[in-house]
Amino acid sequence: MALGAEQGMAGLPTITAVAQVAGVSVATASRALHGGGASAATAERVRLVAEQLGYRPNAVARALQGGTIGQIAMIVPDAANPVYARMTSAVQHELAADDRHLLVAQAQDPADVAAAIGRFGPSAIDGLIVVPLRPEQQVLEALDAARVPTVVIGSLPPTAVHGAVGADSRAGVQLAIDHLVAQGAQRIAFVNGPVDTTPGRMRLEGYRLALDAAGMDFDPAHVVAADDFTHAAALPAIDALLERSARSFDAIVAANDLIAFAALRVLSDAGIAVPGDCLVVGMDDTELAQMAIPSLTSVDLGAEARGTLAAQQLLASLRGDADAISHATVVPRLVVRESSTRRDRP
Amino acid sequence: MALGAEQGMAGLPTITAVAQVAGVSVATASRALHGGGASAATAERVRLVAEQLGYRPNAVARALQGGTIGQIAMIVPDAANPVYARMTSAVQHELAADDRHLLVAQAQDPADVAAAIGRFGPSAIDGLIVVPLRPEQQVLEALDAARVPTVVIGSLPPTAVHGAVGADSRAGVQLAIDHLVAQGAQRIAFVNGPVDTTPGRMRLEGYRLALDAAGMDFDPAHVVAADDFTHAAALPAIDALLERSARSFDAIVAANDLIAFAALRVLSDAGIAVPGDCLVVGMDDTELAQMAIPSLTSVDLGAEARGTLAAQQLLASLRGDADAISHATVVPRLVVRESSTRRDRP
DNA sequence: TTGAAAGCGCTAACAA
DNA sequence: TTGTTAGCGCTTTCAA
Repeated sequence: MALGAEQGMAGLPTITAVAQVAGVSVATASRALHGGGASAATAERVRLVAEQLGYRPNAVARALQGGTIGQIAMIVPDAANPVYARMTSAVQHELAADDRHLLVAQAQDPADVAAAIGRFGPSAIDGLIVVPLRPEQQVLEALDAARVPTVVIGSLPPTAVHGAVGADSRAGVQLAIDHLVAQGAQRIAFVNGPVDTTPGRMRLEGYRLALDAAGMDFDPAHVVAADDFTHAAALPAIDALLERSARSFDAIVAANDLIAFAALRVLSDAGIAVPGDCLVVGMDDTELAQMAIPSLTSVDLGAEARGTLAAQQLLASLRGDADAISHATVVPRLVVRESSTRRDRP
Repeated sequence: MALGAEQGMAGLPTITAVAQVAGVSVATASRALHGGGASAATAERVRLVAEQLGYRPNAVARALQGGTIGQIAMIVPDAANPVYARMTSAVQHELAADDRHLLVAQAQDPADVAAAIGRFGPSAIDGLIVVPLRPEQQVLEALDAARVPTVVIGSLPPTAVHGAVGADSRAGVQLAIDHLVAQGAQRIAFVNGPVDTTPGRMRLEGYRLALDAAGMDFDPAHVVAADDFTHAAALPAIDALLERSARSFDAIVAANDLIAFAALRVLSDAGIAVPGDCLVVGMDDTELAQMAIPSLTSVDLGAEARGTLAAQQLLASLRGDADAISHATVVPRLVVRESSTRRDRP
């Protein structure tokens, strides 16, 4: 059994091996396996041999031949961050349904993001989803150079040819503030993340607009920005806020849930009760929000929806739907929980 | 300029285009780009042309030729879960340092895990990291069939030829209980996840052993298992525990942090103070643990370390280090915080 | 319906 | 140092 030996020797069985064993040409084998025009009899025989041999088509060879590899790459600032983890998970689900694989990379700084994009040579991926914290020129150029359909989760200059799925965080802050006002808040402080990021800029804008709309004055002493959108970075910022403002606020809007938790901690340590003495609203509505005590009111910016939409847009564009690429926005939704609800005190 | 037109037409510039423009053979071009033996002059010229043309080597073609594609796949139960997100992040970092890409897939049920493994045809990946909740026969078979170096995060039958990096969750529970005993706990309840999972089984075992070691009786009324390792699934389980045990415990060990948060919630709703009336210890030491109020004492089972180790083991084995594949165990570490520390009441 | 052959882009023998 | 050639595994013309 020379043939058997040949395939058993090294590596995986190739279509050539299958063809040989089945006694047909590789072309016929390919057609039989692929569904093309082959007599029912041969098709069946080839399929059987393939199964016996444990043949699996070589994805790389097929990709080289066909020009498409069935992989999408996604670049997030931090895969461990619950928000991005959820986005990633949503994207993966969507891709899996289309039988594609997801490559995940992490990069924060524009230079690193650009490098990460570049690291995927063209032909290694069919498409790209990028979540840039700071979509600077550098990043946009790398996106163009990538030469694959791309969707950005976040904002993009209106002139950009790539797809985009954004959260309307301005409206999100608005929701939070309207709610707090309705709850009777008089002076609403804002704990932001870095202002040189898109989310940071948008949320600050939303804060000013919403205050304006509510007829409240903007007081610089009531605004503080953490160096990062993290719990650790927010703690000192909130300490500073407390000191600087002489505690003259009765509500806090935090730029995300992690920062909101930092607020809960600092307030708790300072003996300020939530929601009794101060209301708190976060953003992103991570799973943590409902698990906290008090549970955290939070604005759902649709992390999951953004991931799903981005994936769908990309897939549609890959299928050749020219209109698929667009600039979409997900509508935020306020989820009210304990941290912003004044309890009755019977 | 026929050549220019040729490359500009369709698709990306190939090495053939570079070679033509530079006036050398493709072999020479390849060598010049690749570092092989080419005269400094030609090398420089070719490199220049490549740059001008924006040439990027086709990863797929290279993979087909070389047999290795520079990609590792990782299958986790749930990418959105903070523990797995951290593991994934750690793995990604390790791989990036070795200039490899990470494919992420999600699957919980053994059948789905097996299918997910199979979906990566061989040659599509160089290696595989799997985090199976239930490492049943089906999964092990799929692992064997994958025909690539594999490391399992979790436990594996000692006979398995794959690498494994496990957490010693038995010892982890031991740590928790020893600590609680030292804090004066008399009756320690245990809220587990599903017992038909590896973690569930191990943790229950650890609980019994630790009680034994501490000279405490095992009371079935003090043990309850949630249907899943989630907050939502744990809430009713803990309700049941409270009822069934008539609150006759003064400490709770939870099988993970999510379950611990559920405990905090249920206790809080029942008017039982933590740590005043009841101590609570979680497991996994997720970021949430330090953010909670009270902050949660938790056993760090080394999610990040397991990810890093698994990646390192896999990379070493890919580099041809035959001894790389082993069954390793990460030592758990107790992180004491407020939820288990009786405060002095001055 | 089938087979022979070309070619996807690249690297690596082997010659020159 | 360079060029020629073969071949990785597959799909797809083009003939038969």
